[in-house]
Amino acid sequence: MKRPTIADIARRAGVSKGAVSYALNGQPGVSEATRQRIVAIAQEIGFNPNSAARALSGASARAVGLTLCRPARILGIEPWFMGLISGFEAELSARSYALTLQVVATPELEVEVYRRWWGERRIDGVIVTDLRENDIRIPVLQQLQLPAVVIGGPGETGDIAQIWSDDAGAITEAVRYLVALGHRRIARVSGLPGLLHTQTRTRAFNDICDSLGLEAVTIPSDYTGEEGSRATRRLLIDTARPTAIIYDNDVMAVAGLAVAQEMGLAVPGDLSIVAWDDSPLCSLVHPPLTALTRDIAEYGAHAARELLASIDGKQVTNVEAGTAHLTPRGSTAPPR
Amino acid sequence: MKRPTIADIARRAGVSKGAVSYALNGQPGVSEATRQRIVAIAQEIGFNPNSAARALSGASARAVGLTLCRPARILGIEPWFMGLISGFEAELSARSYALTLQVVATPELEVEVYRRWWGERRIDGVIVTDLRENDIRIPVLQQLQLPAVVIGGPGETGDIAQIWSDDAGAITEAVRYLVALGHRRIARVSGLPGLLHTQTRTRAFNDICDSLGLEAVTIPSDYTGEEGSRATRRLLIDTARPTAIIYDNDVMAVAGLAVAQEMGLAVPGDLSIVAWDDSPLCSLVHPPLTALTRDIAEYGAHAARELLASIDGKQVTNVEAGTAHLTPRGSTAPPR
DNA sequence: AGAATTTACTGAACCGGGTAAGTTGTGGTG
DNA sequence: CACCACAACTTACCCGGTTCAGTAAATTCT
Repeated sequence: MKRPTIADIARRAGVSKGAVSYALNGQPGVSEATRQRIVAIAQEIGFNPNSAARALSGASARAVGLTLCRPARILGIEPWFMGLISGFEAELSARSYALTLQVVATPELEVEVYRRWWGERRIDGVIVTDLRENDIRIPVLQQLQLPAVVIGGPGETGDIAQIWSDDAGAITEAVRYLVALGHRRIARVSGLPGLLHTQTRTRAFNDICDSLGLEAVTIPSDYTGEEGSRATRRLLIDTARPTAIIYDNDVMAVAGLAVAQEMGLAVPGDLSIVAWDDSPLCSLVHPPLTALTRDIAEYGAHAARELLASIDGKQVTNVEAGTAHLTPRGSTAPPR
Repeated sequence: MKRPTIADIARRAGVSKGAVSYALNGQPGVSEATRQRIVAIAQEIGFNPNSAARALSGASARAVGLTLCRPARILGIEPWFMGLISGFEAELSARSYALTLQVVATPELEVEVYRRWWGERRIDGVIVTDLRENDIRIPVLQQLQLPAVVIGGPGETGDIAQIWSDDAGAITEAVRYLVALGHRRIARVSGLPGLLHTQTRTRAFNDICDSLGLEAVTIPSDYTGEEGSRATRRLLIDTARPTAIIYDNDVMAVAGLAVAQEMGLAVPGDLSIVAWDDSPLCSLVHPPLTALTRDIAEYGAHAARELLASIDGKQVTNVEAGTAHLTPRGSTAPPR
């Protein structure tokens, strides 16, 4: 089936292509009567402007890109990413921007994808997640002058805007809460050590523990359930085992809960558990997990809004998008 | 920064635009020496063909579309979709096709998005999930002659290929297994009743129960943890409460497990639980859940392959992509 | 009434690739 | 040597919108 073009509309309306273009885009240059006639014809024959032709004439691609550089199997279980994506979608679809997604294996490939997408004019901007120390993507984005927003930070991103939340404040709150309950041996199972926000959290965790005179034990992990289980086992077989563990994501926290129960420890009696980033998963398990809650979808929506503003040429500055707050549930209690 | 075009390459190589186009696309019409010179220049200045211009000249958009018509909050926790998406990506990125994603609220909007994407020549084909009875998307796809592959079925899709797995066989296996363990009162918490595969499963569940002389109780739900909990509670307060429950997804199964434990029932002693679609979630909880396992990512990859074949103009037929098989874990045992 | 301005258009160039058709230059053949 | 075949290009137009310069008619101003 041949897809109709503005030339078809022009022929049927007895006007020129240019007039049709003006009419359909709400530009001045056509009378109201003609505009309505043209719009009616467009409706009738089911016209949709060819985005390729439009993009070719200098207009935008009306799409933003997102690359994810994590093993696919993590994506399947990490509520974080789908939460973010939902948030992006909410904002993007409202302005009929599409989200173009690509899972890649390494940061180098990520850079490749950025270059290609931008060169091909497939996207108008990108959302960058999982900021690393000396992230190789930042200089490339600056060189390409590709509109971008970084989720996470604060870090070195030059003039690229960042959306971040106060991770240091959140973890401090969690530690204070556990200490108030009477815990003295608090451990932490962290996410990928290469990521900047992991480092921020680790630093803040060390700081608060130091200032309270506690020993700060952090076992680095990778957000997977398997690694979360392993780290938990390592912590719990220790003679001086912790009475509370803070996990950097919900998946590891749930895995840790299972390990504790397997080993015959009562949660929260023998071990308290705090998960970073709340998700339905945390309230589904038994006991439900105390978590550091933030509105991930809103976080994503915020990032999308900033990116769209940046694409529109507005100057965008770093924004803090709400601190995570503690949601106490059944997995935390004073130690026995 | 100005992005380079073939005209820039042509100027630097001292040839015409046409020659550059032939050279870069491996077409005959240029000498090997010239071709290499042109390719070298393209490399050097970081040339990427503008996808819009390419698409305008009749080439493909090198992108496929996926719309998801489910509440955003479900996407966040359903491992199924991210598993599928990982599978798509694996196949698509290998052929440098992009995946364009849009979350929509209703099937009507979904149809709108198909029309728009296809009209705008933004995509070359779509992957359709969550097939319904008399699905309104099917006639539209046929009318538009938009290449498509349906995940799920078998159902009425005319000449649009389907990728499906033998749900009836899988649920029969699960029921047989539970009966072999000694269960006589087996209930089921299903997914959205409007979806075709829910109906297939319900029919098969009724059939096998009938043939074994068991009463078939199915409570319809919507894949969310909340509804899963509610359905489980309804089943467990019954005087003739079931000794085993089969859930249509992992999220509801985990929620059900939590409800049982809350009510003081031992799993698997007082209640056995089977989840449909395995995921790391199932092995994370305690006890780990017996599940109907299938390789979701491979399922998605399969669908992507078929769609790409269909875009290439090949005739694609319905394919069965492996039956789910039972993975017994700690949540099933003979009833006490 | 005549000049100046505004309105409502038309026509053509343009975006950046793809490609059919035409133009060279070279070598081989009868 | 004339003729042909073929490689190696160039030229020119296409795709489907956007946009700018131009133009004729209608309206406003003086």
